[in-house]
Amino acid sequence: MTSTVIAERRTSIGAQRNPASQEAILKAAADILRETGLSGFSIEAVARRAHAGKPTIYRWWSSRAALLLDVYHDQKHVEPVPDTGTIESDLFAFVTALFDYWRDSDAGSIFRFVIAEAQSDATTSAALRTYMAERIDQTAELVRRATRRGEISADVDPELTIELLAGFAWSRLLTGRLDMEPQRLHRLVRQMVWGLKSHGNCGGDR
Amino acid sequence: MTSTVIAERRTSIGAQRNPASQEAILKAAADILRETGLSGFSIEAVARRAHAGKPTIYRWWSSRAALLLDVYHDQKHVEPVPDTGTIESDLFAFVTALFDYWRDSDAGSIFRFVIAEAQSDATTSAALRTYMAERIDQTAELVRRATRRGEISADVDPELTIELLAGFAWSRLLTGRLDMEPQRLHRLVRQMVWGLKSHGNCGGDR
DNA sequence: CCATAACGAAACGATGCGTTTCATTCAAGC
DNA sequence: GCTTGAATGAAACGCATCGTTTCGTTATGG
Repeated sequence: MTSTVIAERRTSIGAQRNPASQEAILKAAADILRETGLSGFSIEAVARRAHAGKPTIYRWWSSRAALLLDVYHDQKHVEPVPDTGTIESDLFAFVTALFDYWRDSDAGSIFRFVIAEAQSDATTSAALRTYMAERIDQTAELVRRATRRGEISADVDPELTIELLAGFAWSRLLTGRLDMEPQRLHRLVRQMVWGLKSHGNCGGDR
Repeated sequence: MTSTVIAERRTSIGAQRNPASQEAILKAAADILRETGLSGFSIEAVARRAHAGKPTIYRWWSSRAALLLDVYHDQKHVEPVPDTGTIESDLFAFVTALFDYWRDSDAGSIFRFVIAEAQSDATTSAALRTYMAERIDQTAELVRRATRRGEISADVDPELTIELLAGFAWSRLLTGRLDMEPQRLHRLVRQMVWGLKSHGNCGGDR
């Protein structure tokens, strides 16, 4: 990844968007985010690194936030909603995959920056809300399946249940504490499923 | 709030810090945060509004983040940990007070900015982690009491339980969705206490 | 009484902002 | 096949804020 071939000057390919430029800009933006964080992420810096003109960037992205969101969408992969047969292991698989994904790729830090940017920029805020609502709705299917199986109480709120676990993951991401032992995470999930109460002889086989 | 008396020029009171300047700077900073948000919060803007010199600000605060943290600590009040007798209503009181406090004062938006700033600034990040750990430890007392009462299972993790609920509150704060109906919040808490499972004849009187 | 330090104001060079100008390259349309 | 027009990278613009330095003023503490 020494990028020996970035020095050559790109040019117009006619009256249409140059995909090579778009690609180079997104790549440069992602690299800068990874290497210097949000504070080094300026249009000027991206243009320099991508060997692109600033007007080219401003022509295709309306703001720094718009570019940031594009980088984020590029990074993001949609992990399938787990379906293991029990809600307990589904929830555990979900939150474990989330932690691993954020920790082992650049997606985690980029997502942090999107959340941070959303606190100042209305466009980013709206995009984040929409994205979050979608993801929660998708993942809540896991809870709905359990309800249909009769595994859990019928009055459980699927979205809120996912939001509870996802919010916990957010706070861990935002405070740089993604390094949790799996069994501690598992205990937390089991607690969510079974409740805080002592269970005596009732219910499951724990 | 026409602020008719801010125009007079302060001056040195000798070889010591001028409390009037400190006060004016913190006040101006809080006002700017409330009125224009984090994006308008620059040292330059604070100095202008406080009729203070920039060197005066830099002498007492090392960075924008340090000033932000001071404003935050000024705003913050310590709400007592609820003690109603049952963990269910304790948790509900805790999360309701948190939502109300964030929504009805400036503390919520200031806290958002601290979290955002912590994603770029190491000092803010460390301060946020320390603060969060303290608050969680304090509030976890609520869970420990329930354990001592024998109300809940002995292997419940007190800190993690609070963190779960607090993380949910964070995500709501950061996405501007603090407007929850109390009964929905209450159902969530009840679900945490009793678990997602159907309960049949076992356990409490719900 | 005098050294010392904090104060507000003003200006510094550096940097990024968003925009404009320019010559160049090529696809689309007549 | 030639012209029109849009996209490209580079360079420069005026403007704003950055963090720092310089300056004259003020008044405490030794």
